Amino acid sequence: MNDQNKQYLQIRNQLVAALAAERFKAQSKLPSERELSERYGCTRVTVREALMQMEAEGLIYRRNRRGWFVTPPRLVFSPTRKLNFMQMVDEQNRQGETRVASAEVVIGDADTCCELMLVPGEKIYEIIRIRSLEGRPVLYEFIYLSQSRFPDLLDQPLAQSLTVLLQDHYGERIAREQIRITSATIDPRATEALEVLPGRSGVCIRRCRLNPKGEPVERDVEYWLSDAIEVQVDTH
Amino acid sequence: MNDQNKQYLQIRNQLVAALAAERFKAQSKLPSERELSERYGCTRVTVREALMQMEAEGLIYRRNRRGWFVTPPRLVFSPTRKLNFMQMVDEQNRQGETRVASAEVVIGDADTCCELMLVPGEKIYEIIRIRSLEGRPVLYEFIYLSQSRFPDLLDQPLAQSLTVLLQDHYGERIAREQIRITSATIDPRATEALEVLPGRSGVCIRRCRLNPKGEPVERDVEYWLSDAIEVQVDTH
DNA sequence: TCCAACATCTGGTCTAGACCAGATATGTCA
DNA sequence: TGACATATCTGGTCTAGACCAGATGTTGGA
Repeated sequence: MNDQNKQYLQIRNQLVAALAAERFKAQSKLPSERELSERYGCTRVTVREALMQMEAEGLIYRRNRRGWFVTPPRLVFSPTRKLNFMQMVDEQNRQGETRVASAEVVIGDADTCCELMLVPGEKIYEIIRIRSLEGRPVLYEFIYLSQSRFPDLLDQPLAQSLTVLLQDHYGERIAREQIRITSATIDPRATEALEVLPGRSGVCIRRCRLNPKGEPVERDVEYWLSDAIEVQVDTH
Repeated sequence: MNDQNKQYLQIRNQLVAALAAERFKAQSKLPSERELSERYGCTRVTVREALMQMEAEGLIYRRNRRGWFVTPPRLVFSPTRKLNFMQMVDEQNRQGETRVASAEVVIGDADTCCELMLVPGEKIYEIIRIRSLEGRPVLYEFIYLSQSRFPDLLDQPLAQSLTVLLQDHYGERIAREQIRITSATIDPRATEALEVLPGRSGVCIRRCRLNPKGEPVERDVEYWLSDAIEVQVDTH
């Protein structure tokens, strides 16, 4: 079967053409699946194939039970540059927003304590933040720090740059990071805030941030919508 | 609807349990969709939902029209370390293989010439390699280099490390790299070799490799199966 | 033994419906 | 005006089939 004989690819092509013709703008809503299936004279199954194809291409995204929307440009995320989220966002002329979903003291799990070189079961901060671009939530991050090392951290303004806070308030500087990037399913705790169904895949970035002495200071586990980000790294 | 009431998640859970019970090993084939639908008393559509869920989790993968298979562990890929592919593979006790799919002189496209700082339309080498782990093709890479800078390159052994070749034969050393990582659909030229359907998403890594003077030497565009790789970067 | 023809098995695509649950808009009443 | 109940709209899940095309295995014949 020639690619061009696949109905869902024909529908995809027509929708792409419509998008290119700027009849739709970033974040605008596509017609409903039922409406598209009528328009193209096929079943919803086939329309959904076309939409999921475009989703895989990063052209559109879905908000759970709300509809399909046009994907905005990716944010270029450069962990090697000493820029915080808001600086990156500004530099790329985007509108960013950070919301602290929760901030509390928890018992560290084995992984986190190991990464932070703490004794298993030690108390640590867990800060959960949600970051949005032009109103679209794109990042759900878990931040872990030692409680004893950073007393009263939860009284600080946590929606701002943690790097700056650690430096200015605690005199702790981040010198380098170990970063691991994988494609993975989005953490179940993050799906609702990111408006995706449980089980959908995204980009997982785990960071262990070290001070100049090489001691681990902070552990980050970030779940990004996969169409929202391009990671850029300069090595030397 | 509670998650546990979703039939496809129940099927997923049973299959995961079966995998965990080691009734299946890495790269082994799952029963066919029709057989599973009989076993679980549902339609193929529902079985496919369960399988696609597990695919998103990186537990299984499909080979186009051949069936579903258990995913082997990810390869940890560390672009910052000065290790070539085979060294990484050995270090992780994997069996790697490199095949040169094509190597020829082409007219450089705008992007590539720009990245390599060549005049648009200049002749460049395009080397296409396929890399496999335990027989499973996981990486399709396009390599671009200036023809004039590296005469007779195509007469060299191209399945081996290019870094070593450039250094030993041409005295050109790679000092640093600019790396961009995104989730993207796999290039149509790569889908057949990677045994995936056109339009499926994977991990795209684009690298621009520079010599100590900061001059671009080599451009890589790599398409990885998304379940096959974890990128690890150390910054300072 | 080797290769070509053929049959079978696989996932890929598609129809034509149905019902569900969450999101949203609407309308009513205090 | 503001809060709440309700109707409607959305995508999410599922049935019960069908046919297609590529991958693979089998079978004969040279």
